[in-house]
Amino acid sequence: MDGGTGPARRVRLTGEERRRQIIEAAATLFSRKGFRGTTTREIAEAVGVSEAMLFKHFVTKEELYAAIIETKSHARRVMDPALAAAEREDDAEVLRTLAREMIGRTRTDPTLMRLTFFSALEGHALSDIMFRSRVQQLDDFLSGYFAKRVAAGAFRPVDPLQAAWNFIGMVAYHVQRFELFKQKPPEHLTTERAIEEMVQLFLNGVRRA
Amino acid sequence: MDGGTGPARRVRLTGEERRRQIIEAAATLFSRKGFRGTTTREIAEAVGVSEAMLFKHFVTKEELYAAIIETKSHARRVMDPALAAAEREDDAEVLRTLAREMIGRTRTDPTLMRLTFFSALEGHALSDIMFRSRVQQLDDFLSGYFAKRVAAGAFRPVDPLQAAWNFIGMVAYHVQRFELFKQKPPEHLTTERAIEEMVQLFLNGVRRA
DNA sequence: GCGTGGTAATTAAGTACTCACTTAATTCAT
DNA sequence: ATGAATTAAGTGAGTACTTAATTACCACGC
Repeated sequence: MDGGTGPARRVRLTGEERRRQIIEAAATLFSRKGFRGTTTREIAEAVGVSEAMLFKHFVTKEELYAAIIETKSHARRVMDPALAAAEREDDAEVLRTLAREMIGRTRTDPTLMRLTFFSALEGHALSDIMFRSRVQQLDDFLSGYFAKRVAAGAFRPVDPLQAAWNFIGMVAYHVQRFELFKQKPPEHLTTERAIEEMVQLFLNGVRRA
Repeated sequence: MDGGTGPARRVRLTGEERRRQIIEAAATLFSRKGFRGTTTREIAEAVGVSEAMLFKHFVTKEELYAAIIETKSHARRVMDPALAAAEREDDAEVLRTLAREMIGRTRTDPTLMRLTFFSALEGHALSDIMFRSRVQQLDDFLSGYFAKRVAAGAFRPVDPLQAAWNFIGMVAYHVQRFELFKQKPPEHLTTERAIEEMVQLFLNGVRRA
């Protein structure tokens, strides 16, 4: 009988459920307007409870923020889908998969990227917990893979870490232009085309002649 | 009998001078703590005047912000030092010079970069005035140069705009890691070394075999 | 040189409002 | 009926912005 799609009738949830709800709503708001730019009132309204509920679960707004970082830093690792290709040493596929994953994730949910930038800019100590747990894993994976390929003689003797940053930089900049600065690329530059250009540029740049 | 070296005796400045002072102080503060994170009180204190002075020159805090963007978007163009090398068609030197200029500027004064990110994140309409006036000039210059090199047969037939973004992306990511996320690179990766790796990777990737 | 009047720069002390956070009481599931 | 979830109604400390009065500067006539 319940309409189903309407906003949930105000019900009483368990502490755990409500807590998760608050974290989710706050993450979205912080990512849109920043920590300082979001009021506890707005968060409460988004959840559909009173402000007092927030402070039952988190003693300060700051602690709510920390809980968000905690939660988000446990998300699935961005390089996992590329592991199979890495096993086969299929360079192009490794890079392509990685780029697709980075771009796709940010496009379907820009929350994490925006939160990361906001906290870095606002100088939150927590920003580098996030940075370390997510970005450094990717650095390690890619630079490790490149080191192997250099050792195997497949790549020129580039610095593996710098090479990793170079590739990640291309992809990251693409994402930023699109999601942060809202710059639409010209029509002929589809996402797939852009990815292919990055991968080819990188591999030509790095492979032995 | 004036001490000479002390802070200027003049208590009272002309409107024009004071206005510039306020803009400068506000730019620094906004770039450090964001628009919403900076109070008019702090700005006034930084300048050493009362809050009422700010509102004499700018009717709202928002208008002060607009004045900053106005000012900053007139700064020297980032690609000017590379024009000479572009004239000689010295590809490596064009890219090297560009990268040095981007990194050097941001390192000596991160204000502009931070302001740009903050305003993009906070969704200020003004963010894209800044973006357009500064970043798009660079896009045009680099992609124009690459188009010429492709036409001359020196480069493979890559998409010139995507190629420009790829190079800018590498450099931008370097700057961001360093200035925004405070990640120190390992010792062997000096800035010059990093730049050289980017340039070589890019040119190998893009030149005809 | 020397007062002096006009004007622009400057401020002290507000105002109305919003913020993070609190308290004490109420509702509901079991 | 107990205890956890929940809220209405605060509180004091900021916040952007205002107002009315005060001060320093300087061109001008003497």
